[in-house]
Amino acid sequence: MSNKLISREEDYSKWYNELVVKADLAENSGVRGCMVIKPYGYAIWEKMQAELDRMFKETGHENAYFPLFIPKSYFSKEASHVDGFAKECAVVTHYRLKNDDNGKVIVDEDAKLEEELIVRPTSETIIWDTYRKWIESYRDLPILVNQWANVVRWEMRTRLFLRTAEFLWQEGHTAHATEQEAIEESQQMQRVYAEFAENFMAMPVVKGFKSESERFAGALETYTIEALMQDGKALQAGTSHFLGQNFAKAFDVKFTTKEGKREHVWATSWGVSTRLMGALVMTHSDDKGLVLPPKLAPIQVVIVPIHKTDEQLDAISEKVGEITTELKKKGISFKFDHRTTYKPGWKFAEYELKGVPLRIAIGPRDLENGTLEIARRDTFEKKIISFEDTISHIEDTLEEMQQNLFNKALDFRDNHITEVETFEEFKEVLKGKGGFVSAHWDGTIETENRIKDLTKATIRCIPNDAKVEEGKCVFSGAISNRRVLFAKAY
RNA sequence: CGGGGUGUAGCGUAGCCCGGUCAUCGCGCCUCGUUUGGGACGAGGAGGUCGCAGGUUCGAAUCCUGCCACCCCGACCA
Repeated sequence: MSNKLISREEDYSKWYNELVVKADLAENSGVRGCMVIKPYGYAIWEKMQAELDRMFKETGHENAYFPLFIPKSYFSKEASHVDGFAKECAVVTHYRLKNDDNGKVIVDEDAKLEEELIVRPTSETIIWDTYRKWIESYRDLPILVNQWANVVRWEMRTRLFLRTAEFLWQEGHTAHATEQEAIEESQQMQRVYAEFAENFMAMPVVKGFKSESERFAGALETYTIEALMQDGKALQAGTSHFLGQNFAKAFDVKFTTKEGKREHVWATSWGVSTRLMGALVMTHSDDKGLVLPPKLAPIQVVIVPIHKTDEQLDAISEKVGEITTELKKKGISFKFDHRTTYKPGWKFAEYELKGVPLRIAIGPRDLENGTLEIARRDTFEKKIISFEDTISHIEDTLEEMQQNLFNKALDFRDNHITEVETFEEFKEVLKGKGGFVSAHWDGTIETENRIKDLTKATIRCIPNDAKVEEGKCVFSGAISNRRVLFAKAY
């Protein structure tokens, strides 16, 4: 089969163009690494949003919206948090422009802000400043709020989808009366993310938690879902943080307990971003273009008429009308591409590039035979189906494709988790087949950093389900009681 | 911000070393005709401040200087 996996990173970038384009915002501005999300790409994001939003609500969350601008002083309240973001913030210093003597537009120096505003890199600070006003009693808890928003991180280096200067995401911020409840919340959201990734995106993930050095700025524990891309690099696909009382203390958020005592609340935050779209591309796509799992495909079925004359097209359209009426009833999204400006072969290639799961071709020959041709994007298999069986075949095949894509990705992932005992093996695996390396680690930051310097691999996570077993650190030889996953990461 | 590289039509490029009918080719775009069950073919056509500014020269895409932008590699990161 020509359905070979993509093994080099460059191969992905050409498929990105179906979904987004780089935005050249302004000459000489140094602004780069923003993206324009095209309608087709945005449709995928909307599907992701809809499903995630449903899952959030099912677990008791509500949506809200907080300001884009955050006063600079808010950032000084939580020390480790500002450390984590200080170097990548866009800062608003003025609020007005004017024309200079030559008619050029310049910043009006008289309109300097008393206190600079930060374009949010994440909203913990402004949200916690707000929560202080919302929380007085244990009766006000928990607060389970999510925000759909854009954030800006002025990265030194950007990469389409994976690290753009501006990106869309959701950030959940919850407040709880007890430590236990907050921990359970952050773990629950990790499960929600994993379920979404696996059931919806057909992308298998490892659930785990981060080592101290990879932890979110200000978190006590960072839970993560880690996916493996086809080129053998790992991608952090979503994180959920247990923040302890750090933000409550920084923003002085206290509540009165049943017993009448004043205590700081416990916090979590969690988020996934448009990076997931990159993950989608890098998990499933092949040499012919995108491959979208049916549940996320904006168009699940494309119908291409094959005809010479207008009369033939009319006859085909009539039959197609019957089919699409049924598809509508079933909630299956479709597109009947009857443009005469493109030829069938061109359309076939085009929709393969776009990753449309199923393609129906129907021509005069089919009308005579009472059949049509259905081709699936994942296996390139083509079948001749009778009109009567069409709808049920589509339903079954879409379901099967969703499962098949997941299984294929899972096989790949499982074949790319390699247990090693020595550092020689460790380096060899990273150099050769890539993927996750499962190895013992002595738990020290020094070892972690040394390994990173020598191999560029980082600890992706300590899997939730890591078995307790006696072992020796692959680098230092010190005693270790469980394996962790290393990988080169995006 | 350090180290390397590149800038020629919407996209991808040749030419640069050795200045002079060199502005090349492919894709795409437009027109007409034949085509239409896997990205059609033929004929014709449109489209370029050769990144920008200086300099050398009779003459610069080509040589020199400065600037700008972008890409790759590092530090930072979802």
